[in-house]
Amino acid sequence: MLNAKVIRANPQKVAQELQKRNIDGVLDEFLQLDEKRRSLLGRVEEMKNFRNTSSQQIGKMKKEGNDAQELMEKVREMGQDIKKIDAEIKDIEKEIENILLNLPNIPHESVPVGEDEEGNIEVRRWGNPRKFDFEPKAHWDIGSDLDILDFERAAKLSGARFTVYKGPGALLERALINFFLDVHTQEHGYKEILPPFMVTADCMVGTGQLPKFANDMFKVEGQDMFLVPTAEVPLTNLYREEILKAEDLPIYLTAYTPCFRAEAGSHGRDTRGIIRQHQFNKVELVKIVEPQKSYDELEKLTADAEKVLQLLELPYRVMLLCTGDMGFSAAKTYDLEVWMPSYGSYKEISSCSNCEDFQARRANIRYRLSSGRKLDYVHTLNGSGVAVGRTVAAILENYQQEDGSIIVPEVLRPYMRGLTEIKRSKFTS
RNA sequence: GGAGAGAUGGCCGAGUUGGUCGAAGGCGCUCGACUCGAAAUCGAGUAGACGGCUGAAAACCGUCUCGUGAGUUCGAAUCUCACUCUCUCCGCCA
Repeated sequence: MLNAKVIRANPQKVAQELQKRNIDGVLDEFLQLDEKRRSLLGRVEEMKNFRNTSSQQIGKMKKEGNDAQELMEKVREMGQDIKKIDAEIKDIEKEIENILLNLPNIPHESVPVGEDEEGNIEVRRWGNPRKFDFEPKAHWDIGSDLDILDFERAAKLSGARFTVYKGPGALLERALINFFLDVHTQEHGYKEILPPFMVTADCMVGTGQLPKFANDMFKVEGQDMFLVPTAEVPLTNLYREEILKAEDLPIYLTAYTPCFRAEAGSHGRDTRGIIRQHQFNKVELVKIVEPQKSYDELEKLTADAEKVLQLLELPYRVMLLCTGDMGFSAAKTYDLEVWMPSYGSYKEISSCSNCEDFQARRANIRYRLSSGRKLDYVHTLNGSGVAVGRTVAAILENYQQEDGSIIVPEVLRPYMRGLTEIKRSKFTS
């Protein structure tokens, strides 16, 4: 959420920034409502002031045995008017909030302006795509042939965009989860959290999924709850409505959760394989930090996510997203894209963002500055560390052999009972 | 699911015959004194949001906030109702 005072103080500047994100016009409505609110507020506060002083006076008069009937009558009448104006103000505030909650974050100055992913900038590459001396297969064919991914039966259970993992496939997924968590907790200093997989609407507002993106999520029927679309939601909202101590910052959190996404509006995209699913696993990284450090922290967080790809020896590149391709809450985002031989291109596997105080305002997460005792909003960051399903896809494709088997990346072997290779077998488990 | 207790400032915790209560006291924190320095001790200060004033801020003034929402009243932390959450006991259950 943007700071209303900032919008009021320099509306043209804010409008200019929002234009980079293809948002136009809404600010005029905001300014109008804001003006109206303040004028009504001034009026009603004056009336309340009169009521307060009068009430005290009445108390005094009664104590002294004087008749306060006339004044009481007057204040009672005024009370009716106050009630009316208060209601009017409340309506206006609701409208204002509605506008503010639907405005995206303002991009950081280092973010390139652009319409869509064409405007993204490649920052760096790591690793070299392998040269195959045979025609590499797509991961869905590899998975089906090895009988470790079962798309048909998944459809029977749950419909499209679900996958059943079997035998070594299930083991691989589980190994990756443990591997990622171990790296981030043991080497990068994150605290492991196992949060609920369902959260309230308030949490969704806090991190920016609501009110605008209700269609992207699964709502629990008859309840004010949603299935988490990412662990970013429960992790960031852990500290909702709290005042943190400066000495407690920075907070580094990591969590494994399944992620549930409706994928409305992505019909026809990535229909095959496990790239785009209604349910997928992810290990997430979240940081809660002091404002002046958040951009250093973003670089570190991105490096932490990159590390697991390096350890898996999967080639990737880092993209700086342009204004048109960034998520709603982000001020700056790096995407990690892993090399996918069957696509002949890089595919997003992680997204690392600095949301600055955008989520902190919505979720009301503040901290007390060590110098002085003023409060300020924290900055929040999040990043995939990384998407597990897409990592499986990348491993299958990058580590495939001509005979259809898969070499298990070395770092994963301890997590897979020493398994070095995945072959087709009735009996593998 | 049944019965009971509770929700107050960064934390703990007083405050229910309604009227200087935004709130005693303690802890913590900040500043100062003492000290070579620290601890201990002593003194002072210390809720937030919104709005006015201001270029901005501070100071100052006002409004609101004692779980949330509504109500009674000239006036509510204190009374009424609904809801949410926490705790204890009973039942059921992985």
